[in-house]
Amino acid sequence: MEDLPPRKTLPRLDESLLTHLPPFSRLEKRQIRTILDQATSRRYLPGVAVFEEGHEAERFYMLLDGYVRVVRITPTGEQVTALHIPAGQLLGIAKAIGRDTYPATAMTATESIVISWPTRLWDTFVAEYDGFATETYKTLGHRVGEMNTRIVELATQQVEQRVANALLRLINQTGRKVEGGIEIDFPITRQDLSELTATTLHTVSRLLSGWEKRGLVESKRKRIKVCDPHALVVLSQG
Amino acid sequence: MEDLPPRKTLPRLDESLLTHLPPFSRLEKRQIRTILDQATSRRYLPGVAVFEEGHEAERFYMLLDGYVRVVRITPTGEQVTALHIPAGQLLGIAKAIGRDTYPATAMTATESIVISWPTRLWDTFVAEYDGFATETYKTLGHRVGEMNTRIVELATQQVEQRVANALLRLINQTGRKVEGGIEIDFPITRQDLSELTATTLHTVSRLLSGWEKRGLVESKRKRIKVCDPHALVVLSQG
DNA sequence: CCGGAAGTTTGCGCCAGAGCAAATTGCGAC
DNA sequence: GTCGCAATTTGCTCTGGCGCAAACTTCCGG
Repeated sequence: MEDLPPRKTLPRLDESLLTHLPPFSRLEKRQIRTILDQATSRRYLPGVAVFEEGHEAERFYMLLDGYVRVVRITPTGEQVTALHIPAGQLLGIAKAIGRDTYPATAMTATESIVISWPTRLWDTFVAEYDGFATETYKTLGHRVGEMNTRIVELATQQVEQRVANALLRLINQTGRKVEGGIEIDFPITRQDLSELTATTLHTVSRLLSGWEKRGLVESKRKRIKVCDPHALVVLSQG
Repeated sequence: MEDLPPRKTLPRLDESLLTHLPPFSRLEKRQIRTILDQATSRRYLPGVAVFEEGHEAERFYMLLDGYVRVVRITPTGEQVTALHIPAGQLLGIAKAIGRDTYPATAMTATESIVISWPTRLWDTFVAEYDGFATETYKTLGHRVGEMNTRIVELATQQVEQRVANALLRLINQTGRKVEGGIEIDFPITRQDLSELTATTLHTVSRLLSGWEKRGLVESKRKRIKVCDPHALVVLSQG
């Protein structure tokens, strides 16, 4: 059998893709056209690295569709997910923070569509497009806030609370209403969830089983549906 | 008895204070003079909040001397130290990342000298002083890196490794050579160290006792001297 | 339809480290 | 000095959750 066609097809690079996204929202059609003309567009399968920790930051990216997680790999080979990035955000903006290598690895969590520009254009964008820098730094600020939260969570919460929190965040960001609850609309393994919450896949599995018995969630292989978000909120508070 | 005079006196606001600091290093004397004329200078005792999480970000700050930790307080009242800031860095730069409240509390760890400006001057600085923004964002980038590291540490390391790491970082940043080792040159309690490493003061105390028996450190009340940094490095790796 | 791989569940033992409690030490105030 | 508080030490208990191992399930390719 020949290769399945990708479910997501590369969109024609159209101004409307960017006009509603923060970094470009203040720009005129013509300016956006120029920006797009300089971009490269690419589709990634899930679980693929867009760029890797330590590599030369040659390009910066914008996630048009899909979901990316920012991971770090420890000396002993464990992966830790530091951050999740939803569609519509810039990533790999090492240049914006004065670095010339990427500080972490960006890995697609779903099939994703990403456009990118060579790093040398960064300064051009900042100089020529009013509001570009400001908006970018807002995103950055948001991420700093998230990282702060994550530190506090890791430092003070129990595993059960962290996993509940992670699930809640996931359904907020990528939840899709289905009958009987909200489902995370991309495949996610117990392993993934354990890397998000700094625990083991065994513990995650046990927790989910327990919750399933209580009717809070339903899960199949790589699929999780939250039936009772409110109960999870309670759990997440301890 | 009358109050002891502060050990640190407020310096006359002098151009030389700023010329070597990154955000201002590219500026001319005259420009720095203007910047200083608009600043307010203040001395803080240890353990005092410079600004607090959630408050309106009315001012932004630069730490001229001393040491500040950025803490978050959980709903249950525990403190978690997210970051340490050494002298010479900007802090409270909520405005730079598009926020109008401070995302965390800044608490002096030592007696400190801080100058500050009203937030409305931020845009002026960025617009008028070339390199100011760039340099600021480098600092920010550095902090993001640190936070990343902290997340990974919390997620993967054991308490002993984390405490060893924290000590090493402290002596790197604020260590003072004394005979027989390097001493952290400000008072630090077991409690402080436990908030830095997300553990309890009891565990920190036990660890330090153990290390002291092995000759790696010496400690008195609120004082810690590291005698064998290399051994700590080994411990910190697991 | 079958075989293997990937993902998941579950049982069991163990231990790092938290929680609690009490004793001890050092320091500052008067 | 000596009183009192803050910081530290130390013992004991208890448990969350990790490590290991084995069985089971679902999916996919051929």
